[in-house]
Amino acid sequence: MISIQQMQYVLILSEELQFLRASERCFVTQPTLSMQIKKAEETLGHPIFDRSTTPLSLTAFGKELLPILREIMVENDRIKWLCERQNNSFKEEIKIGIIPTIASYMIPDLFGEWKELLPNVQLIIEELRTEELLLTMENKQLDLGLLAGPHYDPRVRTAPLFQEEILIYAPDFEGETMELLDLENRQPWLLSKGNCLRTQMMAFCKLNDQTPTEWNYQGGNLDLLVDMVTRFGGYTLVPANSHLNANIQLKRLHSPSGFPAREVIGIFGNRSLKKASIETLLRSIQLRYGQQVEGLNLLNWK
Amino acid sequence: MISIQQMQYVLILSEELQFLRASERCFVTQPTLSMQIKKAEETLGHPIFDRSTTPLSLTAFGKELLPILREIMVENDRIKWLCERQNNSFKEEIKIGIIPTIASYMIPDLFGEWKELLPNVQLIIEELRTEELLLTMENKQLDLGLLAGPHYDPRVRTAPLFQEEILIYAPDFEGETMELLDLENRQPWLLSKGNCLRTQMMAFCKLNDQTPTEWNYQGGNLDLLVDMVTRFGGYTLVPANSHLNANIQLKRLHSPSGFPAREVIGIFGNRSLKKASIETLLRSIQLRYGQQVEGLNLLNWK
DNA sequence: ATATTCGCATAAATTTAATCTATAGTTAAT
DNA sequence: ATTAACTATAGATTAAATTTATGCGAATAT
Repeated sequence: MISIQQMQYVLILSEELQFLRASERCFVTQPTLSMQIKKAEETLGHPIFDRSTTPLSLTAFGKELLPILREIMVENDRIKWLCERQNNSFKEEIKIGIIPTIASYMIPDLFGEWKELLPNVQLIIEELRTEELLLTMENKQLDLGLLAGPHYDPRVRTAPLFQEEILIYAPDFEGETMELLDLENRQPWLLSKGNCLRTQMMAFCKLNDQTPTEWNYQGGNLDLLVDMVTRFGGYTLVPANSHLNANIQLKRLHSPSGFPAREVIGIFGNRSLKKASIETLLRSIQLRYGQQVEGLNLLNWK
Repeated sequence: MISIQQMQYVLILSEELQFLRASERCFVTQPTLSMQIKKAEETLGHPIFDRSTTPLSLTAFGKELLPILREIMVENDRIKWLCERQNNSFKEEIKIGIIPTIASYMIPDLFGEWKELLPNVQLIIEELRTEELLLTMENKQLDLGLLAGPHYDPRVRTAPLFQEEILIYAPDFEGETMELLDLENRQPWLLSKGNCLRTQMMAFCKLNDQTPTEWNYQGGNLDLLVDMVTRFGGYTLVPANSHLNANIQLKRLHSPSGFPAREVIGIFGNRSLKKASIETLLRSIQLRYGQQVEGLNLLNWK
């Protein structure tokens, strides 16, 4: 089998496409590189480079081989990274971005468990609204983003985590389950702009930005909104997992296509060195909230 | 940096937990194994095994290291696999399971492109309804499953692909957009049991298995249902991407929480040797259907 | 207590592999 | 033809992996 060193040589030569330049980057002489490339090709049984062209080019086989070699190098880097962390007793840092309406219950619920699962990891958690979160993610400032789906971006890996019913807080209403009609003559209380819950709330209530609401207060957190509803009536939407005062009575909203729900997803770089820790976190979230509820109705929740 | 050979030694020793037995499996003598393990540990700067216990055990560092080594071995196997394929001019086989309501349009749309993207791959495509698909997937009989989400299973990797609006075929109805009320006094035509579209259709129509429908025919494919609707009236639900006769007029269904839609996902084993080809297929699907449509309402679509 | 056995480590010799210096072969441009 | 730019090959050198033989320590048996 071919050695890691040879793999590195192949990778560097595939970038430089010239033996001399590549050999310098490998810190060996040109004949060494030639020999090792040749040996690698002999071991594998197929040429990796086509030397008949100028400059050098990859064979079809070489093109298929490269992504695998890169993957091995990423894993190899993870080993180095692991050693350094151990050495300097450096804590691995994982930066997590979470939208507020998830963070408000998930952090209290799971932070303790996360610290137990990953005692050597420094968790840096930041509340970000969806748009900011995606932006921060793109700038590689985050290792993991937790938000409401759907989200289609082939550049990041998306892990569906669980679905969460959206309940209504409307103390005025008498019954157990509300219909959509029951909301029409009530006053909605909205989260401030940028919260994805707000967007969906507005779709629900058939509002738009122009529609002036009687009370034009837009709360930054759910507790506040719930408080306002308690005092002044109306209603607000609350994710099922939220921690609220125990004597707050939430009601299900029955729509013809099921109970409204959102899907919570995790996004992270496919090549992240911190993959292992990230997957531990995601699994812990799935286990905590992942009980499938029947009859939910996933909304487009941006 | 530590060699692949050393990694293999570490892995085998971690399984056997005894130098002599492990060295036999490595086809080297015991001192060789001892030396190489020691050298690996020196290179990395930390012990991998705790020799003070009987039998041998892994250190905390070793426990973190192992998954990385396994990943490298998987990639290493992929190299061998690639070489053999090249040798025997063996075509790589990818077994794909697709639910019928997706297959009916996706295969005609994309099969040609897939063959172009992966000329050396033998695609084996099978129509399976969701339940059968998941079962076949679990038995490792499939490399890739394409179905409607949501699906939460930490054992497989889930890739969200696109969301697809569900339209109504109801030629009796006059307007452009239908409301839920408009469906109430019309006759629904259902797919046969096991199709996930059927389940959601029934939720929509507020039917249950007991509710006898006037016409108790349950079609196995959408074309047939559409045909029946044309002849006998009533309505049926149709995924937006379906290929139907051009003069079939489909209508949107407006519900308070948005237009009904389903999310199409791909599931596959995280460690599949065919990962590269599978990712090519998934990307091609995302590109073809992945235009985000606003205001969709993702349904729980099992 | 003292052999005996089991399991791992160490030492020295041997084999194998990687690298270097020096040089020769190829191709394309002048 | 000559040169310049690259790549391949040869032979010597150095480094690394492996083997055989042996030593050390702890548990077990006599």
